[in-house]
Order: sequence, then structure tokens, then C-alpha cells
Amino acid sequence: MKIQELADRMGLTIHTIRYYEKEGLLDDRHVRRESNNYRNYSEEAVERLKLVKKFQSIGCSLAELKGVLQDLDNNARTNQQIIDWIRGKKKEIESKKEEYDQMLDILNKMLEYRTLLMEDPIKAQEMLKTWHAGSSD
Amino acid sequence: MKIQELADRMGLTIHTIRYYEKEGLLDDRHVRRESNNYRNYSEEAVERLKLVKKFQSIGCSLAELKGVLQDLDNNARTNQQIIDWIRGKKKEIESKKEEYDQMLDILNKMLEYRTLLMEDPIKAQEMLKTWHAGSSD
DNA sequence: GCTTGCCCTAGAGTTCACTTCATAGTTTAT
DNA sequence: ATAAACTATGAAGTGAACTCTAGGGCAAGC
Repeated sequence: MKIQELADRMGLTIHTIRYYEKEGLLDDRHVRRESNNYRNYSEEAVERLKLVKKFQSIGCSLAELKGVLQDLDNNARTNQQIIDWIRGKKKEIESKKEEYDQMLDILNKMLEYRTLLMEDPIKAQEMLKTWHAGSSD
Repeated sequence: MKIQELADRMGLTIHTIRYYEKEGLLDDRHVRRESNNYRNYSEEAVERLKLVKKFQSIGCSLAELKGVLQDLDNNARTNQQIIDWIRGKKKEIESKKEEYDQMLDILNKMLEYRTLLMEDPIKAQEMLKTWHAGSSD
């Protein structure tokens, strides 16, 4: 498949895909060149880019991703190193999820207040007071 | 309190704090100038920066944050607009959390496989096969 | 055969969120 | 009184991840 098709399928621009290749996130299992020098992508490229997007969505930098993917590809690290990396990542993600939960709490309170403000502004005022009494951070 | 003290308390650099001010995240409730032109921060500045950090940690850009904070400050938007914004943010966070959960699943599988690989490589091989049979994305 | 459209490369430009620098005024300690 | 330490400003620099441009090669339709 040619680059534009892959870009459409993945929701990326052709620039981004070429950029990823330059950054070492794709290798010859994913891209080959046709006789006219056009890039030709395999289905594996789709899977690879899905993985890239997934990791990226949880805050992996491209550099980190590159390391991980290459290590998985060619077993550059020992199994123990990989296990350690996975454990570290899991912790990161779990604490990130906690932050998100805290943020959801904040938003829920805000929403509660704002909704009440539309229905019963006086009660909303009271709500504010109880918050200010008991919130310190 | 002067800038270095605030920086220490918040775990930020003085540069970052001045930068935030320049970007409109702090106003005269948070910073005033002394006669010598030094910035003098109130306790509210601490709360404000905590809020900034919180929003930032869930992926808000400073620009978005500026809009939100200013709107909350001076009621620039209608209550309904704010409610809509909160609902939108909640959805964003919830779908982000789902992504994190998916990622945790992936990591857990990887961990399971890698652990087994150390204890019983043959079983690990079998594990790989069952995955490849049933995974498409 | 010529236009239109997709492909190539190398490199410059952009945005975000800082970070560093140059230069200078102020305060504090010795 | 002078040095060290803190403050100020404006502007330039950084790194990540794109994004765009210039200048060119191939390919498909009329």
C-alpha cells in the first residue's frame, strides 16, 4: 500500500509517517521501496502504527517508544530488563489514572455546583460555603 | 512571599512562574509588586499554581487552562457554557482512562509472557500461539 | 504529449512549554 | 563599601513532534 492510503487508514499525515520512519519506528518489515522508489507498506505497518499510537496516547515519547519497539524486535535487552520496564510503566499508568480520578472528582463537584446554580442559586451559594470550609488543596 | 520562595514551595523554577504570569495564568489576586518592583505572591498564588499543575497533569495546554481559569474568575462565559465545557472534559478524561486501562491490559499480558519466559520457556511459547490465534488489533 | 496528482528528498518553519542569557537594579552580609 | 545573592526585563535558545516548502520524479487520464 502506498503512503497516502496508509495515512488515510491510520488517520495520520504522510509527513508524520515519513517522520516516524526517519525516527526509526518503522523498519523493512513495515516499509519497502518499489522500483520507482515509492514506499510500499505492509499490513504490519498498520499494526505497528497502531501500537505506536497506543503507546503515544499514554504519554510515551517517540524516543522511548523507539527503544521499546527495537528491543522487542530484536531482543536487545534481557528479559529481566523488559520486565522491569513493564513494571515501571504500569506504575506510571496507575498513578496517572489516579490523577485522572482526582480530576474527575474536581469536575464533578464543579458540575454539581454549576447545575445547582441554574436551578437554585441560593442553595448553590450554600454549597460554596461548605466547600470553602473543608477544602485546603 | 517572593518568587524564589514560591518556586521552592511549588517545585517550579522562578522562570516558569514568571512565564506563567506572562501567559496570563496569574493576575493581581496572585501577584503584586512591591515598591522595589519585586513580585510579591499571595497564598492564593499557591492555590492557583496547584490548580494549574492539576489541570496540566491531565493534558490541558496552558492556553486552554488560561481560558478556563479566566472564565471561572470573571464569569466571562455563561453557566451553560461552563457546564458544557465540564461535560466535555469529563468525557475526555473518561476515554483517556479507558485507553490507560487498555494499555494496562497490554502490559499485563506482556508481563505475564515475560515472567513465564523466565520460568518455563516452553509454556511461554505456547502462550504466544494462543495469542496470535485470537488477536487482531 | 500534457496536465493533474501522487510520490521523493532535504531542509526550513511552527508550536508548546519551558530554559538560558545578557544586562541591570536591589538587598544583605561582612 | 563592596561582594554575594536575589530580583527584574527582554530576547534568544532548546527539544519534541510535527508541518510545510522547494524542487524534482513518476503515472494515469484526456
